[in-house]
Amino acid sequence: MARARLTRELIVEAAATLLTESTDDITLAQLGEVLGVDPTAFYRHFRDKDALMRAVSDRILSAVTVDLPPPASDWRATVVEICRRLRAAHVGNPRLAELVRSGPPLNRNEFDLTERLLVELRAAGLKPKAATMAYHALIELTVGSAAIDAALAAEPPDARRQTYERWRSAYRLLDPAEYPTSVRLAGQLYQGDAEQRFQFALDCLLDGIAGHVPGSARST
Amino acid sequence: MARARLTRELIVEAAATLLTESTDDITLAQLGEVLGVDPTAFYRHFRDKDALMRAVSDRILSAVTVDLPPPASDWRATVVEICRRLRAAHVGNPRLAELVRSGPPLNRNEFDLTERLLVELRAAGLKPKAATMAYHALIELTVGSAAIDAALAAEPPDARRQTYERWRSAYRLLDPAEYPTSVRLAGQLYQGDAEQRFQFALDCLLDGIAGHVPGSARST
DNA sequence: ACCTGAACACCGTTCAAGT
DNA sequence: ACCTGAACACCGTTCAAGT
Repeated sequence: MARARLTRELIVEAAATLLTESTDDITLAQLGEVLGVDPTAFYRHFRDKDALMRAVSDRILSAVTVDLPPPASDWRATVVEICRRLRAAHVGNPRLAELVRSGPPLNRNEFDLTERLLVELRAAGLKPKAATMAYHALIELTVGSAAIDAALAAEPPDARRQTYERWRSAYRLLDPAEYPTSVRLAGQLYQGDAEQRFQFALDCLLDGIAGHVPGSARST
Repeated sequence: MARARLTRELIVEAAATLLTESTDDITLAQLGEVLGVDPTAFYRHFRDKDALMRAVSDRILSAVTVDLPPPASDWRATVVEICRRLRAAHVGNPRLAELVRSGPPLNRNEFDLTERLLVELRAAGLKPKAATMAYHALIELTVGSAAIDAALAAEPPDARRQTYERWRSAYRLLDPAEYPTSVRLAGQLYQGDAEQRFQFALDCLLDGIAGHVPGSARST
């Protein structure tokens, strides 16, 4: 109805909105409807759906590196903050992780994010080789964790709690003779929310990474 | 041609083969062709495609827990071995991680895997709460890492090396004024293969987890 | 009891025709 | 220069009809 001129900008914005509103894949038909335009009009602005999705991913990653504390003030806190934001961006957009899988987006915001992580890891005292290995480790945990948790995160909180409870009872109801430890620890599985579990994992990983700083207690 | 009676077993086997042979999604038409049967015949044996995929995932996870060293002999080595196998299973079957995202498979082999990991983490000296948190951390890193690396792992080794080199030069060619650290460390990014990078991440994570054992140097 | 084949609703994408 | 609308190839799934 309120037809405006179709631009890449408008398409990306509409796609990003659709993406956050649902777990499902975006459809070009949906996109056309939202924009009040023929479903195929979009081919005048993007090569194909994949190109659109990459543009959307750039837009979503733009939130990750804004307004961070000054470089090297507290490397660990900054790394945690970046990873939290990166995870949130992916969790809020379930379909995004699929794109990252096929390779780094190699766009503006992704370069900013990489630079900043590498700066902090170097500031922590890691040597070049260890810094890049730590960078990869952080990305794999963060993006991987988001990919796993995204589907459930899209559901409302109590549906989520119900699902966790369902999974817990699946373990609780196993044969105690065959699965004694699972049965005993069933109540502890999937405790808290996925974000807290990620924080624990990230803390452990950073403890281990800190051990690679020359002169640290654990370094070889 | 060599028509045999169609069974769930035969369908799952054919699907697993197709899945390992390609990065693409399986098609019911493909499946019908391989089995020498009408594409829709499969609905006599499975509710829908999703049910088939879950059965396939069980089959693939069956390799993870076979022939492990006896419980609690060397918890860290056993955990590493389980995670390596779990990652390999997922990396070899790119479409699998998508299923795990929507929830744990809750089938035989997945229960075995969970039980074994929890047993080892308890044997390491972790308290129940810490053991389950560590379990989640290990799964998120392992499965997440596999999801990220799977697409590229499907390509032949030299294509993979070329891709890594292309990514490295993307960083190398950035503006050194804006991205000094990325440019300087570009040559170190994506070094070795994905498996080695995963091993580094897993080692760091396990270092951090070991710090949660009561009485360890790092425990609070 | 199991399989076939036509049919359906829904994808992404192409392309000639409109303005 | 940009959009429309018909068309195409391809999905998963249903269902009446065959054996």
